Amino acid sequence: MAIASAARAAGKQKKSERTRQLLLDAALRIIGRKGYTSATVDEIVKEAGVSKGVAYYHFKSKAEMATGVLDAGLGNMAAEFKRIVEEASDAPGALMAMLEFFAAELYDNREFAHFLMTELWRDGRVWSEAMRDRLQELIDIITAQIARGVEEGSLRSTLDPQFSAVSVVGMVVTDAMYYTDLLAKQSFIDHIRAFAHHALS
Amino acid sequence: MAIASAARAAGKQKKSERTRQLLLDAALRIIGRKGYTSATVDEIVKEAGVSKGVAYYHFKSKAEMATGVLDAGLGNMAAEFKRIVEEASDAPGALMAMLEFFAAELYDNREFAHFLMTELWRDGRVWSEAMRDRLQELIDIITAQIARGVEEGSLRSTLDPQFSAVSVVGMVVTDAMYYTDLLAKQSFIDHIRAFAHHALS
Amino acid sequence: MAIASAARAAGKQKKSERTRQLLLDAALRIIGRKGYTSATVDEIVKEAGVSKGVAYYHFKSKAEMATGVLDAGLGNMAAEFKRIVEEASDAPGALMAMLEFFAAELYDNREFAHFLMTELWRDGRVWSEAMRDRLQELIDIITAQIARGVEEGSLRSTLDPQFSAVSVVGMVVTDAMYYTDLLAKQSFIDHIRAFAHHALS
Amino acid sequence: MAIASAARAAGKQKKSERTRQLLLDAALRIIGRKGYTSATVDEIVKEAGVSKGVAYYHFKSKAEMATGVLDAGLGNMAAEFKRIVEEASDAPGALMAMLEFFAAELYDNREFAHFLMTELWRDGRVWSEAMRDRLQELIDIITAQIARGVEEGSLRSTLDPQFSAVSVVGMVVTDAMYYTDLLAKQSFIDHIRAFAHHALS
DNA sequence: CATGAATGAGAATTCATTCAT
DNA sequence: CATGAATGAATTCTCATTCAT
Repeated sequence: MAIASAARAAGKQKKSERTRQLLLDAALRIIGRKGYTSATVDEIVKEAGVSKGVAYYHFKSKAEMATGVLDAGLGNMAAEFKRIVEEASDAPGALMAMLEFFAAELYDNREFAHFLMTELWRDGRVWSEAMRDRLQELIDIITAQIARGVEEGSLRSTLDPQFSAVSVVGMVVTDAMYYTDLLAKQSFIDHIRAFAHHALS
Repeated sequence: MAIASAARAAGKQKKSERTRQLLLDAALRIIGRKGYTSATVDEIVKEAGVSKGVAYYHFKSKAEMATGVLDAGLGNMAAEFKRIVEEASDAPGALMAMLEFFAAELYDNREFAHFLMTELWRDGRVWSEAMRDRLQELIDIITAQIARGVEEGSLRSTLDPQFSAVSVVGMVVTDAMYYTDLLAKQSFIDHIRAFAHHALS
Repeated sequence: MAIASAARAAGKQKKSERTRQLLLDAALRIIGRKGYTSATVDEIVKEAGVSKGVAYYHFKSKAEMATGVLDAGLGNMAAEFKRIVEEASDAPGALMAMLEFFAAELYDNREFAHFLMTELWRDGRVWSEAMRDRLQELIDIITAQIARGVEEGSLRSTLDPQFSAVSVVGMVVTDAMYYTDLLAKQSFIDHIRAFAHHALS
Repeated sequence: MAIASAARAAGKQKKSERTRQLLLDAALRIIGRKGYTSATVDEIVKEAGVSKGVAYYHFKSKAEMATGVLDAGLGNMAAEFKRIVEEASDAPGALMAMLEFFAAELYDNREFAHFLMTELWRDGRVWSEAMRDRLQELIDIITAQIARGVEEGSLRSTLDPQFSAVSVVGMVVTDAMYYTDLLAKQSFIDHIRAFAHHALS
């Protein structure tokens, strides 16, 4: 359920899969900390505790490692968003649940927030197209719930659903990077909830 | 002769200063477009139309060029923020004027917004400390106005001034990067105003 | 299989070590010929017949290559000096044997003598501290034998052991650089012996 | 009389000549400290307190500055050596006087000693040929006096005049670099005299 | 004579990727 | 599957020299 969780179950997987996870986790940490271009494959394999040869056995290139990280992270989030939407009784409930989950995830994975912020909007990256689609998927899910809330009358009618969705995402990512060291997790989530509540209702 | 030589000196000064500015402008464009690490000094000097040597005559390193760009940009913004606060009659007026200015600036300088997003929070950069202070200055100014509005009763009392300031900044920067190509400038600003109005009031 | 893989590892080890040695040898020749600063890494790797990349795989920097050269050279000499001292029956015998060895070494490795002369006393070099210690070790060994000779009465009592040691070393290095092309090896050594004999006895 | 003395009389010279001297003095210090290749023209002109333009007005190139320094220094020494030989009554007297002067000069101008040691024997320098001739002149003068002493019977007959001259020069230069910080000037000179006396008599 | 900005060739270093073992 | 040495293109930075003012 969490971004880096797969590795925890690695004991049961074959060694190959485990190595792959070690590399993805290491890539998340290193790239999240230093940015894609500044991160070196040497650092990543050292952090993962494997040789460079295996890294290139599992991934065709450094870019593919990065893609793998974002893909896994955003994929998990999209899945959870969908689950939340299905289970929620109304739009505001779905929105708040998604926000809470999103905020909690980014709080726990500051490096992933970093990664998102610093690399996703960048041109000239092999993965940017595909990854933007991944993020767009998240935004679309949020947008749909806002639109639904507006239609239902549970959210204020003047809201532009997509603009609001992007704004809320930007807000959460920024706050996560700013407040991870300054607020406790629950307090952080409460702040997010309160602010979003007023912005949307 | 004093006058003539002063004029000569001024002319030189101006030419030298102009070169420096050409480099800063070029650095903003290239780094904003590709990120600090991917941008090369070769590209920057080519964009500026000067030789590589002058770049290192005016700036000690590539990092110093980048620092110069962020410093100038954030410095300008802080100055304008202060001017706005002085001239505004009340807190909500100051906030909306600052937001409008901030949104307009980022809309016009998507590259700067990009640069801000991608490089500011990164570890291991020589400038991150100084630049974070610069950004903090902006946030502090906004925070102060929100606090004032809360005290005056013109903004809702449950707002956490600093958290709200950070959220609003994050929202504007993110929206600017997302919507520069999708919305006209005035429409973009209107969206920002509307969203912020509800979030804060 | 353990044996086979150990052999494989040894083979690799040897190949890697051989590359390192090729680089040290090439660095000695090039730096000895042109001086540290004028020598380029390009020249060194070309002389060694390897790529520039490996040079930086084996050595962190050009300075470290140079350190490696001096370290190995002075280390060998110190080892031989110690061996000579152990085997010699008296101080004059030890001194003459060391001198002969030292002269022969420098005669054969004019480039090393050059390197020693031109780089060792220079400020602002990363290695100068460590390398001065290395040279000091040689001087200390010679000093100790002169002191012993003075005590035993086999060398003249007015000698200042350390000053004499430094003088003799300076003399041999200078002569080596001057006479390598002008005198045959044995004749060179004989000259050194004769001069030192009179200076010390 | 001293190597860097010309500048002291600069007040009476025209400004142009004074500037030239400032540059030579600065070049001696900087190159003596860091070596020819590591020393930069920027450092030299900064040390001299003049602009880069004037430096290239007075000297065609960096190499010419260095040549100027060595030329002046060795020229002064050769002149003094000749004066000493003329005034001395016998060979040993001339030799001791020259040695004393040489030792005193190098003690006072450690940077010049450095310069001599690190740059003179180096290949690939524009000035090395001419400068070697300059140094050779000094060695020749010493050699001639040793030869005279051997003929006269005031020095031991087994001495090889030139080899002895080179050895003594190497000894003094090395000792100067080693002992400038460790011995007082007079003590340093006494040690040199004593050692040379025994080596030659 | 003086200044200091500008030039550009070249030097050190990095790093994604390959490949022999 | 695994290792880690090797490659070489790309990148940052330096610096002697020139030249407009």
